[in-house]
Amino acid sequence: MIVGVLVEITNKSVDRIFDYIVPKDLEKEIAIGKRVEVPFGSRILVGFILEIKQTSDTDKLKEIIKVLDKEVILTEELLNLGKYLQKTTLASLISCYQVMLPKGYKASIKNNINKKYRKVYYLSDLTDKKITPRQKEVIELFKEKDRLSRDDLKDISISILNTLVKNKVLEVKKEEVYRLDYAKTEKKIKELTPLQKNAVTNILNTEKTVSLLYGVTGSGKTEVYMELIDKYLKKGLKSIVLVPEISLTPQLIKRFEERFKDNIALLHSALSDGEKYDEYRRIVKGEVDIVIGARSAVFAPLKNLGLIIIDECHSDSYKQDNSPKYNAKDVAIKRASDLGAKVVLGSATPMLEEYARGLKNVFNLVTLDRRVNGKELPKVELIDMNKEVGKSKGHFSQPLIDEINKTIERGEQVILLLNRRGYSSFVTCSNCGESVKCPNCDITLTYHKSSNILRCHYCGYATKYVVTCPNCHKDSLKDLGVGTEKIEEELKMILPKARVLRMDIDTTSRKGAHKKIVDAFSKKEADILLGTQMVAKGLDFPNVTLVGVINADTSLMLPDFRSSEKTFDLLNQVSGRAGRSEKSGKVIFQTFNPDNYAIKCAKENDYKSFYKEEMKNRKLMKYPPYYYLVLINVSSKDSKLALIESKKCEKVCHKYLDKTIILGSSPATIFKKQNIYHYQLILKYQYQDNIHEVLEKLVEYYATNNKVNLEVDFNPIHM
DNA sequence: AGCACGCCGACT
DNA sequence: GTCGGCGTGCTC
Repeated sequence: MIVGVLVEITNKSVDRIFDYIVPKDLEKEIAIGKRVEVPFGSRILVGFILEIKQTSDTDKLKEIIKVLDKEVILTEELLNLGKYLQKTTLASLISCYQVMLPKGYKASIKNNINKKYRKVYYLSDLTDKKITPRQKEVIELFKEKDRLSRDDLKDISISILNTLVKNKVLEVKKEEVYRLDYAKTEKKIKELTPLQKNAVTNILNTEKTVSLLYGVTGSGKTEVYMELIDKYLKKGLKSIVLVPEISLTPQLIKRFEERFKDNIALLHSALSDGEKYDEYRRIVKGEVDIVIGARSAVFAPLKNLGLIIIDECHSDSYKQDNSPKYNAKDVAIKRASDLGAKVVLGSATPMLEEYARGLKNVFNLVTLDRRVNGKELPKVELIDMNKEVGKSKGHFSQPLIDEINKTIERGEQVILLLNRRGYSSFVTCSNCGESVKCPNCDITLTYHKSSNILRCHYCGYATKYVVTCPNCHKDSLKDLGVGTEKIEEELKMILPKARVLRMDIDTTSRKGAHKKIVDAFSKKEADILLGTQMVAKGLDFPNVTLVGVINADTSLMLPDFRSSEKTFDLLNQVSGRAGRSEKSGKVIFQTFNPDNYAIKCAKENDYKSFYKEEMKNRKLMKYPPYYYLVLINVSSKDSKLALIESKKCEKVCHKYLDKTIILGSSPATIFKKQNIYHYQLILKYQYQDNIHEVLEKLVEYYATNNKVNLEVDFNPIHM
């Protein structure tokens, strides 16, 4: 007996089947989809059995060492989904299988099942050691940070690191992970409104695979989801609920647990590998009927899957931004149509692509246009900041300050949003106009006041903040951009008595910190919750009656064709945080662009007008949903080589893709990232049947090139 | 990916 | 001459 094995190594050059002989005594354990340990070169690896056969084209076969699993890991459905992923993303097949599984189930030789390890390098001993220039480069990196993971050092050859470890200049340690558990609560079922009941019936009765549940904020989509899940449960069918990572809050989980108790498996990043492994085991064993999780939960191997719900379906978190660059929505639709199951996409601000399909009747469009509590959506007031120049205190206009004061006096609470997507706090020279950039990534460094350092948000590079400009050498570097810390400081000056909680990456990075802040604010331990994007989503505080947006328009400035959509979504989402209970809410947007349609439509809560206006632009500019996009990224340590190869790809595309618009070659948005130069091509097309074929050839061509890397991203979300 | 092999510059 | 760094090719 011979088995075809796909080994754990994520590298295009070995991403194919290797044949092995099965020793007689192991034959009865063999099954497709199980993991085996095999000799590979001079190493021992784990791989998946993908084929069982009697003959092989290769003559010098080695034997498998052992079969690792009692049960099949990759079920037939997952095997097929993996192939689908490979075909649609052009990623390596092994990465497509690995991405579907929790760590404990992945093919990996160092799988201690419930323990996660990663290599971290520490600088150990430099005394009387000979150091080569290459090694010096590595040691330099330890000046800013005393611990660096293999990931931080991924452009350093492993040979150099191994030598340094061997010579005891560096020390390697394995890093551990944490654990977490969650509470069980009482069963609660809310009565649905007629509108919600209608939506449920409509979705249950549709012939279409996909329903788009377009429901304004506060319209009670979650109740609709739960009712649908219940209805499917009664038919003996199981459900997956996908939620953006950011809104997998204790609040949401609690609501599901109140209704379905422990019939739920949770899969999200806050769980330790051990816990994820345990949750996954419960799914595999058929102990739960419902899975709630982020993107990768779409692969949960539930038997009798009947329903996949994708909440906040406009969220870009459903797209994975490293290989395989898949979108969980596509996977959900693929899985559902293979199984005859249903998909529900829910959002108050669907992506244009989604709503357009709803209108064209490709999706079953279901609308919830009223809030459950019958209240009108909160009134939004625009403050034209151009007119406030000289009158405002810091970043706060007088009307906003007054409104905050009134709200706090009534004993109610305020959410303040600092819109800083891409515009983090940065430092600019008032003399030459240059800002301080990362030497590796060519992006602006972010200023962290508490530690007085400048940090690169891509690679982690950090440097002390000094007033001398590295460009013109004048002492004119000033802190210009706005960060939450700065706003918090201003708030303390303007409203010294207000109790402020700050929620951003800095204050929520520690485990449980996010929950702590949410709980404290729920218990009214603060008057104001100040934060970035993360205060806009999924939170439900009945006592919040005022939402203020400090700078509504910053996200409009992003170099992204979706910046208007992103801005509209954000403003709409954050408005929905106000007046969620009996008390009515008020919303204030401060803006320098009061006439911009994204901001105007957000003020009026008018998704449909925004949709119409934005669709005109998309049509004019040949963007989705009128055109499909593909982003091709060509990168190399050698910038000239990257350009040459990018030009080559451009030629190939021009030659074979006759109905496609080709933009570039141009430097990527971030040209230099971790010392690697990136060029990009953007393809726009409506009908181009051979595009996968042609791009697959390109990917294959570069698979063995270790100087140049080529990546293809279908339907990219960031460009 | 990461190991073995082998080329070539640095140093006793 | 020898040692060791680092580029190259191969893995059933």
